[in-house]
Amino acid sequence: EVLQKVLDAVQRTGYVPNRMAGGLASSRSRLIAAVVPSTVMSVFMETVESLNSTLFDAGYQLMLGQSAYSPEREEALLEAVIGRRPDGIFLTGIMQSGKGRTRLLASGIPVVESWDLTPTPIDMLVGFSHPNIGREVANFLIDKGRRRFAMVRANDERADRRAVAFVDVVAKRGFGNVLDVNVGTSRTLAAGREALARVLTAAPDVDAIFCSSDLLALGVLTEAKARSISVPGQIAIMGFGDVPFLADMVPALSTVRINGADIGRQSARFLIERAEGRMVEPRIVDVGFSIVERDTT
Amino acid sequence: EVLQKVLDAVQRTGYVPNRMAGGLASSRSRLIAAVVPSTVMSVFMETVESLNSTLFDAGYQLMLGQSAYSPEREEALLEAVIGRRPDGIFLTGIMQSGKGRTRLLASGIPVVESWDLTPTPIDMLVGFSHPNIGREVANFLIDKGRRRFAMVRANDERADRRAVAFVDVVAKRGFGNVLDVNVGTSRTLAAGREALARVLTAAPDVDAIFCSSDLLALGVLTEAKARSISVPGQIAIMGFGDVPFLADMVPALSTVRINGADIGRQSARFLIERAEGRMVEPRIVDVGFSIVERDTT
DNA sequence: TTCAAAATTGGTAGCGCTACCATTTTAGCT
DNA sequence: AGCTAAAATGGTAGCGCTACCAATTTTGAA
Repeated sequence: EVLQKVLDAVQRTGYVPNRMAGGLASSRSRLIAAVVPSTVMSVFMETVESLNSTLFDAGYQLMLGQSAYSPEREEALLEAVIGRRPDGIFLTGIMQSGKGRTRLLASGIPVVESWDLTPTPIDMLVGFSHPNIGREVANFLIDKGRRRFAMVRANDERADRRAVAFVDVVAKRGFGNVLDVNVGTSRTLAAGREALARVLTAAPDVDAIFCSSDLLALGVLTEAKARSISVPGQIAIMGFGDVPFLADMVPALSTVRINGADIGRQSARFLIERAEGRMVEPRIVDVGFSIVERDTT
Repeated sequence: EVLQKVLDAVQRTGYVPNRMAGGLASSRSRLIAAVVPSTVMSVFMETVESLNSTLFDAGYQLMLGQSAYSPEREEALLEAVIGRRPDGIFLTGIMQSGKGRTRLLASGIPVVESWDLTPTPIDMLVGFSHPNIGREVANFLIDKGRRRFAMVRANDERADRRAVAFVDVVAKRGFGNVLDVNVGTSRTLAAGREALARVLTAAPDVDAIFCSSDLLALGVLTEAKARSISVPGQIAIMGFGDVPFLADMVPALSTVRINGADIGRQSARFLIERAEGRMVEPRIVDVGFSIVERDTT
């Protein structure tokens, strides 16, 4: 009766409830913030995509912040994000800065850290072990008969930990030291190409290269092709992340596969549970990883 | 004096102003919504990234919505977005649906449509002409001596318009009809590989392929390599979008370059201007495009 | 039919700010 | 010193909802 009249009026005037006011009144913003270092060609986007769509289906909106691998920017971002009173915060990686941790803790907002593992997360965690990856890749390459190793990596604390574990296994199994090529902050294919040049100059006998990202690995592979170096004949190449189109290239890059979509989905569920007042147990989930052997190893 | 005491208290308690309340009171949310079809390996992310960082520097936060190329989802997204009362909405592409246009218009929220051109945008527009691209690419390939053309494209209204213009020029200049291979909704490298197989089956004499995205083009190129078809000897391949790493591959893909970062920056400026109550004139900006000739044409 | 329990309806405080008005203080001139 | 304009300070309504309480109506079982 009267309901219909109201519905009509809503239709006619195009009324859409103001969720900002609703959020203020109920102290539930139905907003979730996600912080990623970068969005372009980033391995995290699969996670963000599944996070976002799971969240959206449950009536939440995603706020996206880019830290651009800069601590100052991350600090500012955190401040801005907390000011919005989101019902949850999704972080790629673990919050290293003590200040950030304190801030987050003080805010009382549910937090999911991801893409890493620690026994002491701020709150919840969905990730995997980087040292384990370093170890498994080292063992994998050694078992394949490789003897002289190099790492090509960008400035990244997580890549560092993979590297340490990698180096450790190589040393323990008696295959000397590992050539370490740091490309700084440029995570591009071009940087990978240049890196191979540096590897070859420093140690022409290298027969296996573990890269900190698929894009770098693709660069190394490209440069190898340009120099007519046979892959995997002379050099084996291993990437990290398994970006979607890799499997269908020729040659297909061997890599470490992370189920990014799964991380996003599980994180979304965690955040939603907590936003609706339920507890989550266990709060640490290891989604694991897998070594994907294709044509370059 | 007393100011210092307040500042101390703020520091001590970790007080962060509630921008939701602020937004409600001032009816300025300092929130901007962006709608993209997809975030993974998407050509739009460069735009989103520069949009986001320009916005952030001006004190705005970005809300990201994925329409997943689905009209229903886009509808729902629009409703959710308007409910948040953002100070501006950024759309990739032009809002085709009349319902969506009406909604947006009724909401009174500043809107930037992008990545396309129309004389009748909802509000503001930062883009370029797809028909012009189709025409220029056709002329470019014909001038290069190509005679038998194919298009490989995903379901996408904008790609359709590039295609129509492309076909038109080819016909006008007397080089017969253009083979059209539609890969549906799969915008993957694998789809590109399969598409080349279909092209070759339908018309083995094709000597130039214009793809609707770089990833598809990369697939076509990959398949050509796998079949030992010389590129650009036998077939010229042209992509669209110029994703960042293309230039450094071997062979480097020829493509149509869109300055996505520029679109993001300009859109951000438009939105900020309007959010702060100023008018923008002109409201339509054509950022153009450029044909980037590399190794595959 | 009677009554308690459940469901519906009505009405309002208040979420945490900003905008704005009224008042007081200060500064700048003559 | 006297006066005006500018700046600083204080105080409060109200942004558009939700939560919650009180009052009323409906429901279902005895």
